[in-house]
Amino acid sequence: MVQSRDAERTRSELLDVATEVFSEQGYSGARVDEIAERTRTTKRMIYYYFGGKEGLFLAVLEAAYRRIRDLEQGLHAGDLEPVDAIRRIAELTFDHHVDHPDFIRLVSVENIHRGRHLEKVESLRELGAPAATVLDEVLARGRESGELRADVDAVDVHMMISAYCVFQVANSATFGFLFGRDMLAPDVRARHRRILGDIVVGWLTA
Amino acid sequence: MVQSRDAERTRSELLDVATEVFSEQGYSGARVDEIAERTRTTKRMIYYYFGGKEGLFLAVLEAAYRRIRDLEQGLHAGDLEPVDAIRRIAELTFDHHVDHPDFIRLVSVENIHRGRHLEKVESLRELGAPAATVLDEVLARGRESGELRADVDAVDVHMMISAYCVFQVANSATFGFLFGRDMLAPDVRARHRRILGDIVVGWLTA
DNA sequence: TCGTTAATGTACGAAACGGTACATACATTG
DNA sequence: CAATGTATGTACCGTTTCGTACATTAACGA
Repeated sequence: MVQSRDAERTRSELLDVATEVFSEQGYSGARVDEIAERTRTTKRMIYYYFGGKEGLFLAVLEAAYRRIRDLEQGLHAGDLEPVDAIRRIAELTFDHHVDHPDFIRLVSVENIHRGRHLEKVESLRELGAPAATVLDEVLARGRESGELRADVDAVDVHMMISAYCVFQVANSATFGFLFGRDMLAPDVRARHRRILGDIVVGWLTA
Repeated sequence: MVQSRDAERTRSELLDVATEVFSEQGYSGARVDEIAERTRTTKRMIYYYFGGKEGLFLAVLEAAYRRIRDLEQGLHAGDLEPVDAIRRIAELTFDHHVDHPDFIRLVSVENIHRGRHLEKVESLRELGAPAATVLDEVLARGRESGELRADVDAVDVHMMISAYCVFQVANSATFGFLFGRDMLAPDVRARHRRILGDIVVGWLTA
């Protein structure tokens, strides 16, 4: 082996490749040997750093959620009018989802297993907060000014936006197959992005 | 063995159990031996009737999609005013999804594998049509009367409704975990059902 | 009734797969 | 520079898992 040692690089390379493989093949479908082969290190290191296949998956989940949390926190819409802010949040969320398909697919995998792994990662307990608080503030302003309806809360809105965005990525294969619509095509994406904005604004200003 | 032979019963029992197991464990996670053990027959029969694990999964997919297609066809909203019809369709779709979680989970599994299996089932080529045509008719009527906006098509609307409904089932574990909302609780379900109607109507009448 | 075929059960094999024992090389610190 | 712990590589083991060879039983028509 020519290159020198670098624990951090080994660790993160395993994490990156594992993210790919798990999101492509599911938890059971992913092969420890395949993950190892796709890196510049060996299977031995998976057990050294993560304890085993499940430990690796937990680490992958944690890293992925942490990445999305950081991005959500950078989402500032405080200086926009409520209606514009809502559309902005929806569109940014949309972009974020379609740009990180691996994460979405990973969440799908975890849901198949009914969130069994997620529960084991203590550090992910209150990770939902950021996305909700931003929306909460905008909704409160809109409610006061009378521009936005008052009978929905931040979680309702976030769920609707998430549902639409997640669907784009997570169900593109079957939906595309059944309705002959390629959801990854740029023009289709742009159209869906605009539609999402219309939906959320139309709903909340009704 | 006391009971007499019954090919059809054996076949359909395998199919039912396989539907459960595949939707609970994913394709790779599902064990042929477990599926067999949960039935009154043996593993041998899986190979006799379906050729193998993949053949069984294909049969499960086909049966599940066929079931949903039949239910969609029974969805008649021709005698309602466009706006009411839209809300009706949304609510019925919602009920249908939450009542058939196995199917939704199966679709998730298939999407993880990028629709690789679905493509092999010739008989599922044009299965999307029914859902779209019903919506198409309602949208056309609403467009003429000026009650519904004209810049969206049936697939757009169907996708939005599907996204929201699928999310309820497919992502209840992770979303529930992150936001402490039990999406399976009856009162929450009723609330989300109403919200979906509000969203679609608000959007299309904007 | 008897033979033929569809249906089913049993036992086993081969490969895949997760995991580990053991050896070793690098780096850091005293 | 010695020494000690961190990091890495190789070879292997035990089990699981899909699949199959072979035997057998029920049904049904000639």
